[in-house]
Amino acid sequence: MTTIKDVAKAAAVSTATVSAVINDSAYVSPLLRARVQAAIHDLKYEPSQMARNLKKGRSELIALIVADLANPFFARMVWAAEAAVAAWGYSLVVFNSDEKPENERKALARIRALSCDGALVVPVGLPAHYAQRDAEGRGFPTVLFGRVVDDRHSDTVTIDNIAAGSQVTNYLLDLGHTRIGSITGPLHLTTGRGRLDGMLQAMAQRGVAPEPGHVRSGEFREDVAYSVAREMLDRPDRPTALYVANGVMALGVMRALADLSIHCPLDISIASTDTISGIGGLRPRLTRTEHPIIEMTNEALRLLVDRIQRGKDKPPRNVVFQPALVLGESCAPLKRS
Amino acid sequence: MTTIKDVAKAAAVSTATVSAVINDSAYVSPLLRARVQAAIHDLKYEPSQMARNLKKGRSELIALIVADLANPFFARMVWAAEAAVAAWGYSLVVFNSDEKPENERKALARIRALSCDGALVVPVGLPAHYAQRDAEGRGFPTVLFGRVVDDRHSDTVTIDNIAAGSQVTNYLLDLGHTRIGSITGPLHLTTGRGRLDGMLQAMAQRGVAPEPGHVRSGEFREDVAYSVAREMLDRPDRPTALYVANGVMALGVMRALADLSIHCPLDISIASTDTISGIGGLRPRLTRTEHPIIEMTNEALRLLVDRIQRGKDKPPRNVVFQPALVLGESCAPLKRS
DNA sequence: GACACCGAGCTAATCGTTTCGCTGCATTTT
DNA sequence: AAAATGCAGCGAAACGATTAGCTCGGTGTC
Repeated sequence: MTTIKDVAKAAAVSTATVSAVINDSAYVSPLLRARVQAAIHDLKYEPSQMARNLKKGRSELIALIVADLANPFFARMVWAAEAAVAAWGYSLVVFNSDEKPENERKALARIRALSCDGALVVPVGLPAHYAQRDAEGRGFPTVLFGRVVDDRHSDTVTIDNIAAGSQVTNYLLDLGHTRIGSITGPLHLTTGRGRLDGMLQAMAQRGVAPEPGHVRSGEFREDVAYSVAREMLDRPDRPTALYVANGVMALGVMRALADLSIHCPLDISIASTDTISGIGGLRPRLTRTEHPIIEMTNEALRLLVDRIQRGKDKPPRNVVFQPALVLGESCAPLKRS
Repeated sequence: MTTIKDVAKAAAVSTATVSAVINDSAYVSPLLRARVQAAIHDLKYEPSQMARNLKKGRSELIALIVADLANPFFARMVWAAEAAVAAWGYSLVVFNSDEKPENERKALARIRALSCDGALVVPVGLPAHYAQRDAEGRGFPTVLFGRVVDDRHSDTVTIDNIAAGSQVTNYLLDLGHTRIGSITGPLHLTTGRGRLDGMLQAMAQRGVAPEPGHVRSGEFREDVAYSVAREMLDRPDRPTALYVANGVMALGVMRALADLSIHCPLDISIASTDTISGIGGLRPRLTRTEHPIIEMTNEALRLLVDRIQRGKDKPPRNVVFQPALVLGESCAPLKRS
């Protein structure tokens, strides 16, 4: 490994001069500059980011903790985050909490140990958990993404889940459905609770309410949604329309429908939120609200980088994005029968 | 920031002793040990990984460069890699070359600057590019994944692409098809070239050859496959069966079929390789060869960690995995007409 | 000609660890 | 009793960069 000292020796200058050349941080005469550059080139010298970081107290690393790396929604987020982070001159360290608070805790510890400059976190824990972490981690630049657990202390970027739920539900109501069911996400997350609340609000506004057995909560997982759907739909009093809380779950529901020989949209209308991209081949295309995940990720990193570079005294900012209803062919007007 | 010196002062011992306690690297009497631990706890001291790394010359970072982070196949690879890397005690830094050699080069430079301990790379460049890089990067622990470009100097983990091509093609031939076409990947990659070769070999063994217009090469992208498929299939002499080089492309083909109102499998049989997971809802399910991507990723990281820890003098190892043919409903016997 | 001033480049301290080699006490060996 | 041994713990030198503060020769002013 060639160090700055080797270069200094080879160019017959001091390390300070070499450093000045590398970083363009002070005027160096053309003569010396040339000598230094030649030496750098000859010795194939590359400055050690590690030493530099130790001195400067930065690591140029940004951490991303996602709740479920197997979920295409978050995979896409990683994609967007990598691009954004690289554009800001950082590198991306990825962690998967796999929806387990314990893993998230470990990841956060690791992130501090690596002295990452900041973290973008899709939180997994209960609110109480965060209040505590927040007290400890005070001052560590963090942006919470997607699921608000605490909007008083941290920057957050979220989607308006209530709007997502009502948009979809209003559409189903407009098609004449009243027996609308839902397979929800975990209700302690705003992504679960909010979407359900939005649905209930929309229904209440039209004076209808879902039947008890038609609202089942689950997890954001394909297999869980599959089982719940099989159970809920394999009976005569099944709903005529179903709002599924996210894209992965919708896939599980579609699979259940195929197994039960229930035709969508003829026999049942299906709509969801945050449908995963890249499944353009799926027919019928889902009617869903889409989340501008790329813009959301970019905005989150903008906030994060701003906090890293401009300091932590600014008050926390909470950015809320609006979902957009996108029509597929998975919904049909209610058949009179 | 509390440092090891603060702890040493608080516990009235030397920094060496604190270090010994932290790392369990030397015997420390129970008395001092207790004092040190108390001080660590009181001061909420966390050792700086950065300083530690500088001293030890390691970073506990493993880099992953994938060719296309938007491709679910590689997204899944990130998922597997994160888990494996964490299990080995490292953290994962993710880069996306987006199929561009230039980006790959930048990522490699960044990786060296960060002094990552090793890199798992899905190579993008031409062989010549690698021969050169290899000469420079001599000694930097690297495992090449998926697309062999150079098996003499580096560890590699790959799939038997020729086998994948023949397996699928033999299946189609067994169904009676002889007018088999293919939309291939880039032919300078073994994942593109090999699969096509496998197909051609299988056909040659039965004495058939594809018609010229029925083999079109492209890129591993959904939209490219879509356009090629639209063009190739929208004519009377279209093939009766089509082998699509990867999963993302197969989605594009299915989309083209839907637009052209060509029914699969009644009008055309479609088969592919390395189909992406997570699209269980897609109907018909694709007949395809599946790659054991998780095992492959684990093996690649095993090789990488071994090389990081055990040294670089070992000869390079090349591990080849076998694809498995998985039947869906996207292929049907040739209709006599 | 003496003075202050300027600025290119150097010296050395510093970031927070790990670790080599040493000290000095207590125990064992002769 | 003197010498040899063992070993807990310490001091200080690294690791490879950045940077504050200093030196010292050249210019401008009176």
